[in-house]
Amino acid sequence: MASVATVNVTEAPSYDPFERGCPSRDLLDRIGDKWSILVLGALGQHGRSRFTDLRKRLAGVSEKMLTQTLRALERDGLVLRTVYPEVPVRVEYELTPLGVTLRGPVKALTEWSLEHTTEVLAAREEYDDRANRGG
Amino acid sequence: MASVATVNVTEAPSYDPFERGCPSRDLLDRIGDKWSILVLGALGQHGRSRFTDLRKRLAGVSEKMLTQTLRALERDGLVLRTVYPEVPVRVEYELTPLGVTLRGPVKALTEWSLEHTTEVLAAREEYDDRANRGG
DNA sequence: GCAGGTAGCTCACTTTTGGGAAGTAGCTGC
DNA sequence: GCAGCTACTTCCCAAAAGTGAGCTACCTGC
Repeated sequence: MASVATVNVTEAPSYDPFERGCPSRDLLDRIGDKWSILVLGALGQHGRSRFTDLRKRLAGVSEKMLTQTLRALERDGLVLRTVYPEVPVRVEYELTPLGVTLRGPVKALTEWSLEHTTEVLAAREEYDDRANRGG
Repeated sequence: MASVATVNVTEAPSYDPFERGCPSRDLLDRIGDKWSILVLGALGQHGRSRFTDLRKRLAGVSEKMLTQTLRALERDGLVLRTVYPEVPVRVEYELTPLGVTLRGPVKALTEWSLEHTTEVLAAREEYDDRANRGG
């Protein structure tokens, strides 16, 4: 096996998130993750940041989750991790050029949820009301 | 009903997804959900669809997950569910006007993942390689 | 009177996820 | 020579999510 004779990577192979097992679906799932979106958002807004700063900014995230999320984003080439071997070690995270291309979509999603939270909350109340009175 | 005396919905209260327990964070999480994004995408592309059509289109989704996702989206006012009490009952789902406003953000995210899957896959390989050779 | 077709719901079970606490490493200042 | 700092990593356990099969309801056609 292996013997990949003619590799042509100029055009992306046709991925389809609606197909099971498609890597684009995995990717979509990964970046749609709760903490990933917030990390991406925070790094998009504030630029390079240290671990503890991110931790403070994403109120409620556990160390474990933050590390895990950052690792995954680094592995996916979206976040660059730089270690400064100083006295107490310093680590900084920032978006890679690829990560920067995600800023737009993530911002759009975040802003949408900000703008429409009220409406959604109202819709939920109405739905629950209707359910309760047996509508 | 409900005697809503002075409702002023012009300005949204200040929500912040970076705060724990903020409804906008919940909402972000909800719409960032794997199946939610795909359902929203499918309904955005094809318009009103029946349950079984959606099931076929979202390859690999289980009935339970699809029902659950559709219910959540309906509750949030993003999807409209219409039941036609015909011979074998027919149910159709479509985006509400609020759901339509989400089309843009969801499309942006989906297209981003389509366009950048190759790069991310490459980044992953590189990362894993480096890890394996103890980089 | 029973299979067939739609759109679910329910239940038992497995897998995954996430929290919290404790441990690690390397140097520093007292 | 030991606490203290940062940035993790590891472990255990509880909770949540997801799977698959079987059940419901209603009418139809044979």
